[in-house]
Amino acid sequence: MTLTGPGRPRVRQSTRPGATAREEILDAAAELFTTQGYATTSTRAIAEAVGMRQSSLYHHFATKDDILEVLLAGTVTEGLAFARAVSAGGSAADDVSPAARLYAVALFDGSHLCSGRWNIGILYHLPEARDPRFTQFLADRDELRRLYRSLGAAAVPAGLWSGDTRQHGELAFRLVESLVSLRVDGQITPSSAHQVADAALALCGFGGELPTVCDDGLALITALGRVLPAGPSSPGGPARA
Amino acid sequence: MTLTGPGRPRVRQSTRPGATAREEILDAAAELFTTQGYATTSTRAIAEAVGMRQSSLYHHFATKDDILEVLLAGTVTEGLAFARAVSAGGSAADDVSPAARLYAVALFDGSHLCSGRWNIGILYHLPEARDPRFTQFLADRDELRRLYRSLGAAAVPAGLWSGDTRQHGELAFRLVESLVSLRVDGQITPSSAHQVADAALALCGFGGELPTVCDDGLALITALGRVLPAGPSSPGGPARA
DNA sequence: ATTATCTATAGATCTATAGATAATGC
DNA sequence: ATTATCTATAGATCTATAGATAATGC
Repeated sequence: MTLTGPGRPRVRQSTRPGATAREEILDAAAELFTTQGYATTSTRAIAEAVGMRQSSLYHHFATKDDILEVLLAGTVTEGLAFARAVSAGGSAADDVSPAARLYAVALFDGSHLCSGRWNIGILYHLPEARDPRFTQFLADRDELRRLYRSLGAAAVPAGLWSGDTRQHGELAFRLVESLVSLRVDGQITPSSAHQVADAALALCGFGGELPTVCDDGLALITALGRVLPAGPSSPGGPARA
Repeated sequence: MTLTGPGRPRVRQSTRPGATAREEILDAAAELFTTQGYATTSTRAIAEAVGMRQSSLYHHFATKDDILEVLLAGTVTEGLAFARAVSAGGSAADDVSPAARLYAVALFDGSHLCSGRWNIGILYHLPEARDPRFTQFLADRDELRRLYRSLGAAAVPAGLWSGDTRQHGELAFRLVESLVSLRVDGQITPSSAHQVADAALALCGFGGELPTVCDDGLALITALGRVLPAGPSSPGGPARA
């Protein structure tokens, strides 16, 4: 372990990967935040995981929030950069079909969520990540979602089945993100990311006997004595009119 | 507010819905757990939200975990019961196609996730929900996932595109659950559940020019100077060989 | 007697700061 | 002088329990 700067600290032994103490802390925090959650993970637990004392963390990060901020930033940036490159004009992306562009982004993004030492995509789901403090992360993820939407809209063949064409990209975005839940549940296989990318294409192309099937499904719900609940309420607000 | 039992407590005023104090507590906890998270929500905050003192909660629930347990149980049971009914033989479900059965379950389950006063589906994502304490909830959700899988396998037309047919049901399951994230992000619309159910069918039926598109997508990734990361690591374990 | 509330508090945390100490470079 | 660690601790929580009090039914 080599440290930069004029001084060298007291020796500290650690089995964590990472060239610097800062990186070891980030690795330990990634493990603990993804497996135990943010609020449940104490700074003491992080420090113990890298073999230092709780207070020593504060030499590398001013607050616990700062650690989460760095981890959150690390999750979207890579996928976003790729989606931007694919979406920008004048590159190799122009040589392939719109569907191929969507496929590439989904496969790339999904593969990153499946690989990686820890399942950091799960940090999106932590309630703490919605704090306005993490505006940068939230804005990046939102831009990625919008890129999926426009990629999806372009990929849908003209005249195919009903609905807003931008929704196909939205569904692809969420399918890819669902790999995070799959991994949490221990169900990831080597083909999971490919399955999701395939599925993103399937979403854009179904033609057949859809209306009939939908009618039958609605009839079945009724036949089993159920009633669909009323429309959606606001996201977290008081509805159920 | 009417209370059961021989005695009646000191009066307590509350604007929470719920016939009993217990139901008011559950409603307040649902709001706070889904918006702030479990660990971040103190028992004091819950008590204040229903207009009682922190310690009075413990008359209705032995521990904070017990509150979460009840809320978690309430989320899956309804969808699971419907999926079981659809999957059991000898009912009206036999009169419609397998695809219609899948559609019905997805639409029903999804509509429930979109409606409801609070976005309780988000409780699945709380790290605390994975505690072995909540075995019942975890087992129920797993059964629901398996029902989706067999419904999906039956719905796929014979001879359609590659892969394990059980994966189509798995993807449908996750698409439906993705409504939770959509709602967190404030993007739910009245048609969201229908879109997801439509998409579950589209997943099972795409035939066209898929292989070519996949090849083109892979080529694009390379053309843009990216490399797909190696296969998936274990869910949370140390990989990246 | 039973039920639901209250006040008060024990005991265990947890984050962040203050200030000492060791190891290096200049 | 600089850097990275340490010990010690302030101050603020937070969960759960003990025991008093009010309102009812028997």
